[in-house]
Amino acid sequence: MQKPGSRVTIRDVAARAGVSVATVSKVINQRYGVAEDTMARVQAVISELGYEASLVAQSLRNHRSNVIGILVADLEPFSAELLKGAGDAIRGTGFELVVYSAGGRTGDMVGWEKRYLSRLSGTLVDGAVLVTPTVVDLQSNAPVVAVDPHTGSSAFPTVDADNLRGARLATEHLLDLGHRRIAMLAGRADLQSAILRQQGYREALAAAGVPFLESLVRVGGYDPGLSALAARELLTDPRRPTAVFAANDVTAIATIEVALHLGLRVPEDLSVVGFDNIPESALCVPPLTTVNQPIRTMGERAVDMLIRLIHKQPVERTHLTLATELVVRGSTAPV
Amino acid sequence: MQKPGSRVTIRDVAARAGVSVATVSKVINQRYGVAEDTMARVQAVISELGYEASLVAQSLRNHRSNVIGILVADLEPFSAELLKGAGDAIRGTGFELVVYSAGGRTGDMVGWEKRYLSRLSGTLVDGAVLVTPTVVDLQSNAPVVAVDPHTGSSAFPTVDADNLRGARLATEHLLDLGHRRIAMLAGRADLQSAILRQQGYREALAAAGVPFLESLVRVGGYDPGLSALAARELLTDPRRPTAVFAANDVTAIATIEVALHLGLRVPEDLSVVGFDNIPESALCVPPLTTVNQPIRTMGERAVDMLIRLIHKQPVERTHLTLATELVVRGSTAPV
DNA sequence: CTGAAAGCGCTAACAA
DNA sequence: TTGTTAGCGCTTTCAG
Repeated sequence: MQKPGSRVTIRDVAARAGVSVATVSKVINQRYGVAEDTMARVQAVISELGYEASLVAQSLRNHRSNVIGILVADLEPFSAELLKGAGDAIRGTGFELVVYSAGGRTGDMVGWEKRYLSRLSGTLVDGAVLVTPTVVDLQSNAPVVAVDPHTGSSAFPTVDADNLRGARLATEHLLDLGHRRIAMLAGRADLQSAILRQQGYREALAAAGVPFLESLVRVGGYDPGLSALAARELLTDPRRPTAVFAANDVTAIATIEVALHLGLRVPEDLSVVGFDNIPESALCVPPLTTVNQPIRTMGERAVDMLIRLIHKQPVERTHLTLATELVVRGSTAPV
Repeated sequence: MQKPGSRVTIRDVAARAGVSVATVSKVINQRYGVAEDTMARVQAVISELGYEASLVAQSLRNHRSNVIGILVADLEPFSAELLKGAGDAIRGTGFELVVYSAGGRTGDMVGWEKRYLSRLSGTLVDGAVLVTPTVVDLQSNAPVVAVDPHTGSSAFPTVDADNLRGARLATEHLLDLGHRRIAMLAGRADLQSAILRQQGYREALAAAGVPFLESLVRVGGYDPGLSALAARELLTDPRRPTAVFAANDVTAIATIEVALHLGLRVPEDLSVVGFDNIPESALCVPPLTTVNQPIRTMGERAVDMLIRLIHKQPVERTHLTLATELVVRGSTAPV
């Protein structure tokens, strides 16, 4: 047996099988040039000892790990949903998946993507998906795909959703229902997606000839807490809006909560539209009318694209924008 | 410059700074015995080239990576919440966090924990947290902590919540409100937590002298889809229950949805209690009465414990069961 | 068909 | 103060 407390290495297997480490390696990697019975003997020892090759040693040696990294700032509904899509895409590809989370410390820790990418790419991961990265100028040796990046024109390939159109659809839906005082609970100013969602809102208002009122826009920063405060301001105003378009579902749900606390009925007294279509939006009561962003598909596409890049296969479009669509549920009604 | 396309290595830095790789290593690791100006020069080159040490090479060499692995079967609200707690616990410890997801393929891929653990422990990660593992007999060289394991008596340290007491509290709450026909939407039979939650339900009924009726128990398997079907069965029965205790929040929310679709008001016509207290349960309308399981804290404690084990510090209790408590919200009312 | 040797990027003795 | 050397676990020529 090997020294207790240390892992089983290829040498332990070699010693026990009475062969060289090179032979064991050949068996593991199914190389030709190994006798039938040697093969069988080594296989037996491998399962006896429960040996698995060290991912680290393999990738150091091979410069290829068959592992894809997903780098996220935090684990919230959006990124969790995206990860499910990434998991879907990875199946059957021979790649494995690791997630690195900056642990929500995006504030104090700007450039976490850069650091992680440097430490991992080329060795542990063959490529990485960056989710809502804050930095854009990182030059990486390994392929990188960004999902929902912070600026519009990213150097590397990106996957996002049609935020502009989605926001327009949401606002038009409210207009169609007869609403004219439509408030917007905006997202984070540093995010491309938030800017486009607000632009779509304005465009839809303009197209309908409804004046844009600065006083009906509040910043919720994609954050439920902030948004609850902002929503309270909006809804306690004597000239309160009859509808709210929230920049994402989490803040839309927070808005509904506030409305109910204030004694307003949703959708009778207030219509609310969200954005994202996270699972929580459907479970919510009333179910949230929202803009579907195919989050899971975005995760899938990002991983698909990354794998093509890793294999140096051509990628049809390097900036992929997926369609958004309105999902009408129970949180909106005619004015 | 180094060969384009390959990562910046310690040798590139050494060459450019005109020193040996050993000196660069000393600078990186803040070892003594490096002249002021040499240090400065090397530092300058490091930032110029944007060099970061390869995690893989470091951990292969050191047998210490300062990385903790969290192995999850899938990414759903429970594991996502747990990850947040793990992220909380990791901050300031000098450890980094990687998550390996089996991608929800727990069915076809029994023993994923074993494989991942073997490939990673001893090299890439210094220890791992296994979330709801399906295998119990894995012998690992590196420290392992299991969260909410599938069987009761796990060989390695565990963190879970007091499922028995939580279920009793939930059921007693319904009994106190005067309910007598209390249904149970049970979880997965292979999970220790599910078994205990059902046991708590039965104990509470027995203590109150309310007969246990097999017909009021349905298996929801912790799954919203299955649970919706089961809930429909229960609620369309002429002798339908006046209250439902669901084995977790996701299925409780599904139950509320079904009830509303059937024209039942919650809580006026039907009281519903969940389990877990995931964020969605508070956002839900009406807000869900549930049993708080300190998921985030469980993640924290598991990581804390793991770090102590890695440091070979004594661990006070190796089987930690955290307290559960009833959180009364709006989904329950007197019969 | 099998093994010895080199080397992936890095660190820790030990020499110089 | 610095560089040389060995080796972590593995794969891959290249001899035997």
